[in-house]
Amino acid sequence: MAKKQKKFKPKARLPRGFGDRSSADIKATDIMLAKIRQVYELYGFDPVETPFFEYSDAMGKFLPDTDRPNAGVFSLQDDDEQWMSLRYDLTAPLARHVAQNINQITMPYRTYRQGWVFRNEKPGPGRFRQFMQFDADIVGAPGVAADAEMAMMMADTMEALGIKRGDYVIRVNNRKVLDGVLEAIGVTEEAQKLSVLRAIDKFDKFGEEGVRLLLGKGRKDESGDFTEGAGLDDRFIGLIILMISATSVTELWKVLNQFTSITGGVTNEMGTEGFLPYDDGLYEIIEQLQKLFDAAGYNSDRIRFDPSCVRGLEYYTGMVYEAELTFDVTNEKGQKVQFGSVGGGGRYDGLIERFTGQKVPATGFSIGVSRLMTALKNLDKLDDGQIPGPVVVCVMDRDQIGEYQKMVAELRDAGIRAEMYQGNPKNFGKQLQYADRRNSPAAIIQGSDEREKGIVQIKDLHEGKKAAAAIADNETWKSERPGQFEVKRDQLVNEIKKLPAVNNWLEGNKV
RNA sequence: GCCGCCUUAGCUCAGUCGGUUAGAGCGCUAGAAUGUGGAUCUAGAGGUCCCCUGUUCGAUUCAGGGAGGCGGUACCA
Repeated sequence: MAKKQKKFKPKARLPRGFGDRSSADIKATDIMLAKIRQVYELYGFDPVETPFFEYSDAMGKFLPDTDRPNAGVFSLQDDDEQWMSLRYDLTAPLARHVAQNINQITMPYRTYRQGWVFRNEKPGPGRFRQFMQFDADIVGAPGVAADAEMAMMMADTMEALGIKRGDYVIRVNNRKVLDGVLEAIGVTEEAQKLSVLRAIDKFDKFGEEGVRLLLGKGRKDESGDFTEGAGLDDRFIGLIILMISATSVTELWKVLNQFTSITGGVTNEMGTEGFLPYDDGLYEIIEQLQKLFDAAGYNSDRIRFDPSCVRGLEYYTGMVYEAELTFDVTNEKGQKVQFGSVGGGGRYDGLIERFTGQKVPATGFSIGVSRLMTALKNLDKLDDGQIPGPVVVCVMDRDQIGEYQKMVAELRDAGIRAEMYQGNPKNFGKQLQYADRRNSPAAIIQGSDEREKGIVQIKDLHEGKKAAAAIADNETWKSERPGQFEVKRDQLVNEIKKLPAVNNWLEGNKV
């Protein structure tokens, strides 16, 4: 211990995929969340909150094994050796919550929640390992009317966030159609079904050729990486391509007829031959969903039927929907970026059944708040809620700080952000510089001259900056004192309230 | 996981065909100007040239390995 040990100095750094949030980020998020919440509330939804951790077995079929306890999720073992995980979405915890409280919950249960979720994966553009989602779900409503509500609410949310009609689109589809088609062509194995889903999901990314390869033998990308295909028959591949290329329900219906003529239908559980497993799904779209959208005035410029919208997840059982931005997103380096969807969801009638054993239908969607924020930020469409800094009361005479603090208290009582300068007051210029850098609307000056006359100087920093734009030399700048005026001491608060920056801010804060 | 590009001051980036004191702009600090924020001028601080190993008399520079960032691709229960 004689010699000084070299002190360990940790490097100031963050784990990959995690980030600090600046005050501008936080304010922007708050504004976004408030707008989303307003839409959800309007639709009759109420909030609920669940914790960050869940037992791992409650979160899906993924169970941490001892070899790879953290693949995809962040997991750890509690002191009783049970595995728990940070939630990777908000749907699985909701299913758990509903199952656990099923007797207390009034169905149909309209619920929303927002919060951080965590994924132990490689981060991508606008993708982090901790990010925020904002979900809404209707539990206990089996009909497509509930799905229609979700799609319409997504559209309204996009517009509430300032994304213009035409700059986004909600794509909807019914998984029953695709599931039926797969059944008809004999794809029953789960793994193969998943490959087909994933292949179709990439239709807008890789186009027809790419999907054709993925449905068949496999696809090699530009980097030489090979993706195993679904191994479908050529004639079925052609039909599936036709199906997902359909731009209207009528077209889809025609393609499905071709399937029927080739396969002749299947035999169902009742033993009926020539059963068409995709008919039910088609009926839901034509006879129910489309009518609801039409009646409510949600045309194809907002909600569009799209057979290539399948979503990669296997737990969806009916309608699926996805919100997509239709403009190009470029990052801060000016590179165009593959942005993908900013939200999506669908009907998951089997998730709660995992816990209860009884069928509980549910439908819901999730908005990727963090992703959406990145997109809006890159577009410069983000309202970062910039508010003026505090009014700074300058310290001219140290023995008067009681009086300065009193001014601060009066301003605060009037609801105006204010503070007395807390740095070294020796250099007066520093105080104004501080106020300027804080984007303060005003500085308040009372030295002995002003005190004797019973006045204070108000320096309107925002207006002063504008007024002085033309002043080039420092002498004039100093003698003209742009934006500065005297008021009676007892008029301080009133006069500050009149400043445009302060007034605007106070108005904006009214509820 | 796989492929490509990148990493030099707080930030954005030059540069060194392998050589002595590694630069610029912006920012920051101080002063010109001790009661006036900006602009201007002057001065100053600030560096493990991402890390490790190797080649070499000598490595920020070359080679191998690693980490981190960005982009693509896969995975996303």
